[in-house]
Amino acid sequence: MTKKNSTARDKRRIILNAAALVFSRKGFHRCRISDIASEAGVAYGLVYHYFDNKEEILNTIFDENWGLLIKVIETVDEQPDRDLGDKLRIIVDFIFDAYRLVPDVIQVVVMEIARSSKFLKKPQIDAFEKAFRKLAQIFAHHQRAGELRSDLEPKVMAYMFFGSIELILTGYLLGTIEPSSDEEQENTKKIITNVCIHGLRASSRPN
Amino acid sequence: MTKKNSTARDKRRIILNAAALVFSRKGFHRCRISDIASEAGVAYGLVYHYFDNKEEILNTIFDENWGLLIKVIETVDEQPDRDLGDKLRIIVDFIFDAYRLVPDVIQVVVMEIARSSKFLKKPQIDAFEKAFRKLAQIFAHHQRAGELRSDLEPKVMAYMFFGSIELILTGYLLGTIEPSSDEEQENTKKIITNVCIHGLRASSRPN
Amino acid sequence: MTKKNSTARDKRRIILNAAALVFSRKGFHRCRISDIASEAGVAYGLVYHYFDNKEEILNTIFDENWGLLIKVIETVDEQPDRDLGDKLRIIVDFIFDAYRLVPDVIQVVVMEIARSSKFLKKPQIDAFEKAFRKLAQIFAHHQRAGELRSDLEPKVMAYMFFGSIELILTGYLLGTIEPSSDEEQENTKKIITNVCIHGLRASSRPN
Amino acid sequence: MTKKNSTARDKRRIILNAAALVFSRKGFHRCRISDIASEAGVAYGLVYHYFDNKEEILNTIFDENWGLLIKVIETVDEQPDRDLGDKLRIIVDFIFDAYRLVPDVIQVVVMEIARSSKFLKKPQIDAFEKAFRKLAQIFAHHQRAGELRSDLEPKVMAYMFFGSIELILTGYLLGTIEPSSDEEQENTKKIITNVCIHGLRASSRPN
DNA sequence: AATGAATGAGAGTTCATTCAT
DNA sequence: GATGAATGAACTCTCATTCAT
Repeated sequence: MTKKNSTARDKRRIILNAAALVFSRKGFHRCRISDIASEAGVAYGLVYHYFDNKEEILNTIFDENWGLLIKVIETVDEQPDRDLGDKLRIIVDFIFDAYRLVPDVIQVVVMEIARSSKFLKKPQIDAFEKAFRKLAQIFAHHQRAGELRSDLEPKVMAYMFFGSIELILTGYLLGTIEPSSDEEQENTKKIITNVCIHGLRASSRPN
Repeated sequence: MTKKNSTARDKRRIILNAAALVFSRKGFHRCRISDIASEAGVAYGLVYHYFDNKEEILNTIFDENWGLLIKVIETVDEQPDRDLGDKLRIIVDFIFDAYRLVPDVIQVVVMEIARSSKFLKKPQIDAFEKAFRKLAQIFAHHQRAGELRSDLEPKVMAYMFFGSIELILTGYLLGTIEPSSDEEQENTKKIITNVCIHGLRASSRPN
Repeated sequence: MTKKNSTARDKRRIILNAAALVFSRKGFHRCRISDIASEAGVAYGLVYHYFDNKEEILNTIFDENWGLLIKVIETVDEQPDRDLGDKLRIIVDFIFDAYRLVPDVIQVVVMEIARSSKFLKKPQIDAFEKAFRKLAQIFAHHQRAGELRSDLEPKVMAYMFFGSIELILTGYLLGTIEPSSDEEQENTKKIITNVCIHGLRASSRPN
Repeated sequence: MTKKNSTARDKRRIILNAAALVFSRKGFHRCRISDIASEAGVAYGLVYHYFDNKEEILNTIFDENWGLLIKVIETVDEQPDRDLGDKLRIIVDFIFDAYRLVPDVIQVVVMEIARSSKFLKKPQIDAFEKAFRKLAQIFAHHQRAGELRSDLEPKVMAYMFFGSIELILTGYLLGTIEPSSDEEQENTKKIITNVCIHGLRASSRPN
């Protein structure tokens, strides 16, 4: 009976995974329900058994994954005494690891949704916003502590930080930045965080 | 230069402007040729007189405007002795000014094209790439001069720099960052450049 | 007659009643098997356990109820010596009482089936016809007896008689004729019969 | 130029006629847009060029033709001094003539719309009602004049009158009443009117 | 150049029906 | 008997694109 139950859930999951894959390959608008179905190896109609329509699939992918990001940011935000560098590293780590694990999902979330965020439905817009609000809270905390420059709104900092990461991922996705080796990438994550805090200039600074 | 000729050019321009507007309002995929035509105040057959198809319109918008960006970057790149901060400021200025002048065009270029760069046609991909290559050249130059950290590829620097700007624009477009006053914005441009070079941390540093 | 058997019959009945209800509410074509199932409170696979397909449900409703009408008409027809007014009254009574009892069933029979009688399957067409044939027989009998005008075919009389009743019911169903009180309705039944025989004109005539 | 204009109108007309035909043949729900298109000899999409959707086509057919009926009833109603028999004859004539001319249109109006009036959109419900209201006005007038029985609401009279006619037409449509010769039919129209006023019984009465 | 009627492939969605459990 | 997941044909509606005028 657990089997039964899990089968139903599995099918939903399978469809969701297939959707992320084909969305990432062809883009949301360019791909048909039948693409998802055949990628998932299920009948056309079953997709509609589990989802109301194409957009709901996209939203589900977004909700699930963006939700994880929000959770990470929240967790970090709840540890006020931690070092800023550590905090950002945790977030960068999460995003890069997710990218390494499920690049297609990340692509869909980043390219298809963030991109058309203007056209999202209310719940998704709110979720989208929430991540940035929470991220800004972290920056605000360290700004008040005098660690961060005071001439820039925390929210703008959040956008810059996330924008940097996002476009690097885009570079990876497009293949215009060749994916470095695992150790190198590990290093890159450290550097990115460092760049955000200390800038691009050469200088003596802590690692 | 006859009246007629200029009318033809005008019509093309009108259609292009209308397209940028409706693309920015509804998104490329969600808008129909007839939306463009009626926004331009012409019969929709005429759109096909000037453009082969819908995508060509989008590409034209991209080519024209991304071309300007490339030109600015190239110009900057051709002045090796200039201060890095100045160089970046020129680029940031160009982008922000363009946004203030024609936000819809910038939105289309950034959201509809740059973000879905994976699905572009070859010439557009090349143009897209070129901007980053040129930008990377600038960073490489100053890296060789010892002004920039040596632990990060210039190309990644370019992506981070551009990503920061792009997501701030996205914030403006979404209305999640309220557009500051003109003088404030003037200031913001200065700060962004400074952040890229010196980082987010509080410290004594030149402006 | 075991418990189980009766349960089975009950389920069938429940589904049939539910079907009549949803057919009457949304119309046959506009309602789905799942509407019937959920109205009946059963899984929709079960509907297929008792009926071959959607149309069979409709046909069953028709057969059951139209069959009753035929039986009433036949019974009346088998009492040749009875007064014509009495005969028609019995038929009118039956129809109006049925409507009061199960308006949804009557609506389905009248609106969904009579209406699309052209597209019925053979057995239903035959049944449909049979009622009119029998009704015509009654009129023919009294026409031969000199009680009814000889310038109109009995069958046409049957159609006029039944059409009058049907459209009054339609008026009730649509709410454009407000449902009178029970005694009033009792009276209406008498009047309708009388109108059919004696016409709409004012005149001295038996009740 | 008149030619051009008329072509567009013609196409719309052609589609409308084709629709009436296929609706009458297969029933509204059973027929596809492509049936209409191929019957009309036009491309699929052109149907949508002239009509928003399938239902609008049906509504247009109804509006046009039911509108004519309303006009006839109104005209009759505006001649209070005319004989009741004459008035009803005019209406009956109109309906029967329409049936002879365009039986498919009449079938669609009567079977697909009048009968499913419960599911109509507001404007159509109103139009449907209007005919009966006007018809009832005529009966009310003659009832007040003492010519019609006072024990029946004029509106119910209207429903009976129209119901009689409608079911005769249905009989014709179904082929269960064979269509009489033209002269016979001419006679039938007279008789129907007479039956409504004087009833089915045999008696000395004016023609 | 300009118009907008005409075309038809394509895609989303529905839902009757089947079937494994 | 009972369930509801699974199937896929069918159909509506959209809209880029063509073309006659």
